Amino acid sequence: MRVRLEDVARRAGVSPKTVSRVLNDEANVTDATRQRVTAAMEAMDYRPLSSARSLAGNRSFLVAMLYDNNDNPASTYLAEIQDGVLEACDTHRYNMMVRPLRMRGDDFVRRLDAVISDHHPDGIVLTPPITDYAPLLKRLRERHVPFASVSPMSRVDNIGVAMDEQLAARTMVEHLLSLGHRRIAHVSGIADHGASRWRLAGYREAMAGAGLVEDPKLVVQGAFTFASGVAAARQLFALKKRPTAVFAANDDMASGVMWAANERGLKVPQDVSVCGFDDIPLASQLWPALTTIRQPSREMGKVAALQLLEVLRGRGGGQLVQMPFSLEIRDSTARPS
Amino acid sequence: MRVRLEDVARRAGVSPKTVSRVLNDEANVTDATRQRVTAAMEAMDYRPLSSARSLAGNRSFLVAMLYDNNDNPASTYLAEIQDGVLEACDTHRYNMMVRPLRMRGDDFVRRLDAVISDHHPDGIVLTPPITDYAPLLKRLRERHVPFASVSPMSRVDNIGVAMDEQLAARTMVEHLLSLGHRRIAHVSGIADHGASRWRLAGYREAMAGAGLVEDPKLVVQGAFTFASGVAAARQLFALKKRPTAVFAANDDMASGVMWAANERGLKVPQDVSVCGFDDIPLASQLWPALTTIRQPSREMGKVAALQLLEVLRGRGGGQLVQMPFSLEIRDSTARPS
DNA sequence: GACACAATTGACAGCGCTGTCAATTCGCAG
DNA sequence: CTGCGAATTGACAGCGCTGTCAATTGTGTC
Repeated sequence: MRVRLEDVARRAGVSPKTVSRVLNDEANVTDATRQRVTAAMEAMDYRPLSSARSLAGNRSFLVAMLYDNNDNPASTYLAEIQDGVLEACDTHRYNMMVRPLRMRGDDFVRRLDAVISDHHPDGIVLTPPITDYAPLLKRLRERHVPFASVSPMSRVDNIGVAMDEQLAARTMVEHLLSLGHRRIAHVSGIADHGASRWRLAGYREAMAGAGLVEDPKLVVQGAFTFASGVAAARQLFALKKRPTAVFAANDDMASGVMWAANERGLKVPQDVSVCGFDDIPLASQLWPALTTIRQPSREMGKVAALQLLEVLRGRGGGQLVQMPFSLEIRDSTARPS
Repeated sequence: MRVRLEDVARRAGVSPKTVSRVLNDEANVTDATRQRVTAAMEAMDYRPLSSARSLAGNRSFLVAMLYDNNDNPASTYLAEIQDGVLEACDTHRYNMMVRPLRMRGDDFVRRLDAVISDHHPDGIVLTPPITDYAPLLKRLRERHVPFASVSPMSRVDNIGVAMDEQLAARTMVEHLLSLGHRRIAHVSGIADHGASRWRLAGYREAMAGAGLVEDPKLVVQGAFTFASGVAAARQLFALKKRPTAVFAANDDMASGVMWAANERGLKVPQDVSVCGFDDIPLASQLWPALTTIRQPSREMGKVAALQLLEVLRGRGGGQLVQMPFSLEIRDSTARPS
């Protein structure tokens, strides 16, 4: 009926244990044997039964991707990361599961425990903002569950993938400066998210670099949502000295800013330039198309997962890989008039 | 170390097999025994090891959600369905895996086979448009893998969830008619998708109902993407007798239509009304906010998965559940001027 | 060519659970 | 109170694989 490891062994003329070694890519098998076994596996279309492997070997071949569905419900950003993680897991024949983990409430560590106890993932991929919850990271380390992060705030003791968001934000603001803008506002994200901090820092760095003194009125707190972008922009546009450009910490808020501009009868980019961060699909579909920073989310998910898999497969420690970004200049930014 | 079924049995004073029966909710256990066992499980925080259960019981407790990442890359629609499926699986302690399955090429049946052989899902949730590939459904039936569909084209021999999309489309067009529109255009989706057919049929039904003869020029083929919406709208707006309203078969295309209107200097809704279908998050964020049909995607994913789980848990056949829709009238539709 | 040592291979038990089927207990008619 | 069928419970093997450790084969040295 089903082809078992034993059947492959018989065909290859070796013991089951040797087939197991080949299957798991272990050392101490001669090339000749390895090839014979591999050939037998292929000829018989052998598919190892993962439940048996898990039971006997005490590992699950499972990678869990954790995300916070509290702050970002069903975003394309996460969908893209998931896609990348899945691809990486596939290439190494690992399974992937996705787990929402609400960070609200103080029982998230308990819920993390439940996920680990119920599913026994061999490793975990963390996505923002749960890359930075100290109690959660602590628990993962206590339980010896390897993990990799996408865009973690801390660069030490972390493997996964990161992007120089501060430099990217600075580049964006320098683009505005080079167009001639001086009154540049910033709509920041949720305060304790790494993304917010870096993007704000990049904004400040660029402004300071141009010799401009920060006007506190021009930095408004948002929450990464469209609605918060609208609210922030209303506040900015009501100022006596209106900004000529607004840099929002993500594209959702930038669309909100554009919406508010429309509402107030301000033309983008003639009356006010607007730019964002992330390059979500919507960005290029807005009217006018949004100038933003392109972040290769899918690739980042893949790279983070690959670093985790390095560790799981005992190939070493894994790195925190730096990803490149690019400035996508579109139609929402122009010289001030 | 780890609490095993045997440990629970000892504590409850029964045999392991009896604990197993309770765990699997089997018949022929007295209430007294069942309660004693349940209490022991809780007291010991017993977590059954799914790999052992799978190996011994020859089932995986795994539900695979298949999607076609060819036609819809990383859409929020799928993310929402996934969320619902996950929730349903969680409540019955099933695992969920997501699998992209490109429908391009003719080897997708082979790739389906690989998924089944490699992961042994107990059941499968199908999402549009792969709810309707006959060879795929045939293979699933041959291999006796139960499946449930989200919005399948055929209502016979299918369990899962559906919505009366034709009625919804008709309702949308009737809304336009009631505003006084007569030259109403339709941008349809990919021809062989059920969604396209129903929405087009609903459009026709409403138009015929109003005694209008269809003008073939007013029905343009799109492909569910923003870009295809733009292209279709350019064609429509170039007509000598421009439509006063455009009903796009989904929101992505509707945004494209709005974009093209902008491009041509047409004001929405003053010069042309635009409406879509799906109510993606973007819809309410557009300027003006898009009139559309709200489809409860998350809930639909959940319901489809629950129907599948009914079958998997031997509770009966499962239904094809009808979901309600709602017409969301926003700012992109108005009386023709 | 013999020896020590390393590399390769295999025998066997057992991972934690469930299927099968036999043993026991229960409920009830007579 | 006995006997009989049905309901409940348990004994035991085994699912397909890997860990442990012993047996075997190969390699280099003097």
